[in-house]
Amino acid sequence: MKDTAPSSPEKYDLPKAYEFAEVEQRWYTHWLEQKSFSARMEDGKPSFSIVIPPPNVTGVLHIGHALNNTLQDLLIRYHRMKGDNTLWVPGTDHAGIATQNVVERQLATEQLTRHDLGREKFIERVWAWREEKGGTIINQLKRMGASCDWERERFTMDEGLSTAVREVFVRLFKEGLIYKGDYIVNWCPRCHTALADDEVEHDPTDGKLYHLRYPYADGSGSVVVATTRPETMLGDTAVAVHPDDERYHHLKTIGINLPLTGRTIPVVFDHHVQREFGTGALKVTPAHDRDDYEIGLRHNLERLKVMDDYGVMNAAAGKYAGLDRFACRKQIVKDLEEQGFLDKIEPYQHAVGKCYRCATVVEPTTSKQWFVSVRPLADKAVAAVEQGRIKIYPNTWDRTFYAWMENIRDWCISRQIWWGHRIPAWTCGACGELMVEVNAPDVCPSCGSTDLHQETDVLDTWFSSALWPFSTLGWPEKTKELEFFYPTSVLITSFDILFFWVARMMMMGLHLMDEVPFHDVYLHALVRDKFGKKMSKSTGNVIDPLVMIEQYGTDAFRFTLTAFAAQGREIRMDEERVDGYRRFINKLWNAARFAQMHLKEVEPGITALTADPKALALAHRWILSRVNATIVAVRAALDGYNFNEVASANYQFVWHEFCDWYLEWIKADLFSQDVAAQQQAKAVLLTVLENILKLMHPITPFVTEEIWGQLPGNRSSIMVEPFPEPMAVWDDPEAEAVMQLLMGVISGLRTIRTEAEVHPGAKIDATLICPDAARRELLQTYASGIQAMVRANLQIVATGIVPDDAVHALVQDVELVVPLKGLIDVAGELEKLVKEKARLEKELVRIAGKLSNDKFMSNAPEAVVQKERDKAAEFRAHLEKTIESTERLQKLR
RNA sequence: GGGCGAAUAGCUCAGCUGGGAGAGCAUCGGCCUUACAAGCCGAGGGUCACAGGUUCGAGCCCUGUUUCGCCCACCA
Repeated sequence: MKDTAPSSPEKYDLPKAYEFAEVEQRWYTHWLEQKSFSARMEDGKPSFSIVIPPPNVTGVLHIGHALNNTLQDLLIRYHRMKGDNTLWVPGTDHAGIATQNVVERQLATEQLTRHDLGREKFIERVWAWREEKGGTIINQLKRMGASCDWERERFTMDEGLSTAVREVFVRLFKEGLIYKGDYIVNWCPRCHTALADDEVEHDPTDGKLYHLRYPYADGSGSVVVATTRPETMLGDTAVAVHPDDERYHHLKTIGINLPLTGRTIPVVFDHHVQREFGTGALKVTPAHDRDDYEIGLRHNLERLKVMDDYGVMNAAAGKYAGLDRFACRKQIVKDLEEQGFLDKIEPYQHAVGKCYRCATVVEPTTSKQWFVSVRPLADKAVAAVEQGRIKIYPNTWDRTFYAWMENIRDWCISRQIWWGHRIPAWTCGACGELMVEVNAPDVCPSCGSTDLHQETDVLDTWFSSALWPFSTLGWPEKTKELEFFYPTSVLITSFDILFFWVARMMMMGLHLMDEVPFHDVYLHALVRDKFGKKMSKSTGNVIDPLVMIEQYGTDAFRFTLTAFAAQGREIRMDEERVDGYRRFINKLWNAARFAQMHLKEVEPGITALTADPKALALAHRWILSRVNATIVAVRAALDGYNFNEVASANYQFVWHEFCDWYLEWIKADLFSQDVAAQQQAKAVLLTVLENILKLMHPITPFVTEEIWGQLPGNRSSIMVEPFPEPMAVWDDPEAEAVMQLLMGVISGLRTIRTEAEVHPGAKIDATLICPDAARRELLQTYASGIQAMVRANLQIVATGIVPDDAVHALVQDVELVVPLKGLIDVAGELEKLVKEKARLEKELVRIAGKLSNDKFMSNAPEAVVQKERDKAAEFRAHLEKTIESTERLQKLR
């Protein structure tokens, strides 16, 4: 690579390239020291609050967190600048099973299990782990620039939050909304705990369908039943058939001899059975299958558990006791085959439930568990969404939400693990009395015994996270924070936890606070790799946010995430885009560097732009009008959660209007001897740059803060600057129209130059033919501006004849004529003219059709009709010139 | 089996209440021109998946089809 010419060092205080690593570190430390993120509570101001979706304390920042927190920070910084009472509550989730697994793995390296330690010591060990490693993700969020109020960081196992959990449990229990019962649950034999329905993932799995032959008890025949899990036959307590299935009516009084067990089981008649499936007969294992459990309830069947909590066959399995369930399956199949009870085995694909934490095949089994009756709570949540008290963005999720809430089942909230909120229920050892209290009771209120035993189960982690929006604000105390910040403004999260978490927060908030937990829910997409694949460690396509930050800078990474965050689509992360936005950040940096060179010895008072904007020079009027349009667009996009538009509005304005046109245009003034013009340019330049920095600050906090500090004047942090308000006085359609003409002329002349391969250093002679006197005068006025942007000697005339050897173009009503003897690619030009002519003719036919259509004329709004007329006129003029040019060029052939 | 979403330039995607098809990247050509070669200037590139319909007018609304993706669901 060629060395670039060194720039004159005395002119620049800023390095040529933006050095993000040092800047980010320095400013984040500064913000923390200044407590810039602390919430304020001032009466009379609007409140804006967000509670962070608490990452698992075991978590390591992944790209989903990065997206999630960038969007939250964007809104938080925006509202903070707007002057709202702004609070962003950070924190982590104790993540029961996940954390317990992590610590158990650690113990395993010491050849220990949690049982070796005992419950108390184990929990101490988890806390110790949390002290040591639990801050990882929090520190990573800080690298992202997150402006959370860190002094309010919470943990779901905090004392305060634990109190809230117990309080809620007791209230719901006393209202009859929490109950304990022996029901079928999803059991993870590895995690050794019950799981909620939505903690089970169903993978399509290639398995086998075993057809088992069960003989009738009277020896008169047999029935074939099909199962994917033959080992459960040991727990069969019936065979079920459809009540209308005449094939089996005679079995009503006979019964079935269950192979391998010597037991005789009844035949029951149940509508659940599909007559068409297999033989229409279904083996019923009420203790190990959810459907069979229901059938068992209806027919009062015995529930025979044949496995223990580890998935090992128990005493009820007879000679199979002690075998693992999968080993048992093999043995059973072998034995059935030997004894002639195996009819056939077919390959079969079916959904197998697996633990979402450890992917172990879940065993449905009956067990004593605690449940929440969710129906009444769910109804409130549905009503809140239906009534618009909670708005979901994008609203395509409404229907899915309703469907899920319709079918919701009671929520199993007890878990047989150690790490978590222990259920606040005690049983009296003497009389069996059940006590559910916030604080541990001393004596049994029924018999006075002190032999009380607390429930060993802990609560589902989602139980405590369901309370997060109010528990973090101090509930059940009546705090100032609750008063100011509840309901929170918006919840930003990924759609995959809409039901795990969002719905449950709605239920709990509405029930306990009698108020929605948040007004809006913004569900962002899942981040995938650039091929649309889910990122996973095993695939090796994971993009690590910290690597992005180190390579491209936090601002560039944040800008990328923002630009990708369009509503309602998966996000395909492409590293090249990050690099692209790094260039954009650098572009901004250099624009600021250029500005700073002119502003460093700026006169006092120059920062205040008090003059009538319409009295300014054209380019200034134009850029201020564009600034205003950008302010309006950015604010609308932020208010509507159209994050990608926040990014693109800034990108387009900064690069393609401010840098490409404005900075180039005002260079003449900045280097001019005309002090008034120079001062005006400096003042407007500063104003525009300030607005850009403020508009971009929510997305790119570091670079904007760094540049802000370099601008003239005594400046505190940009974080506390007011966010730009729309400036109606800057709106200037007239200036925009004139600039559009001038930019068109400049681009047109540049195109002519390039296509004729005129050397960049050479000047061309150009004649601008403009019949309209007023517009001619405009062109005359800004001729020097045009000439500064394109090397050309301009002549502006009312009429003229285009010489044969000239290149010709039309910009609005201005003809550009450039004589270029011998430089014209005649064939190429003609080809383009043919294409252009065809296009114009096609358009004209289309418009003529419309304008001669009575229905169009009577139905279309006047503005649309007028627009069509204007277009027709413009196209006709273009077509005329195109034909002229064609004829002229043909002479040159 | 239900539900949802997607299909627009070579790639990744915008396109909001229907009114002359856009961006970034990539490609091609030219340039170190006093912020930036991490840059500047210019160019090419589209049957908006397909088939119907509504409308004066459809990328956008309706119906159907195809192909992909996701979620939910008890068919053993």
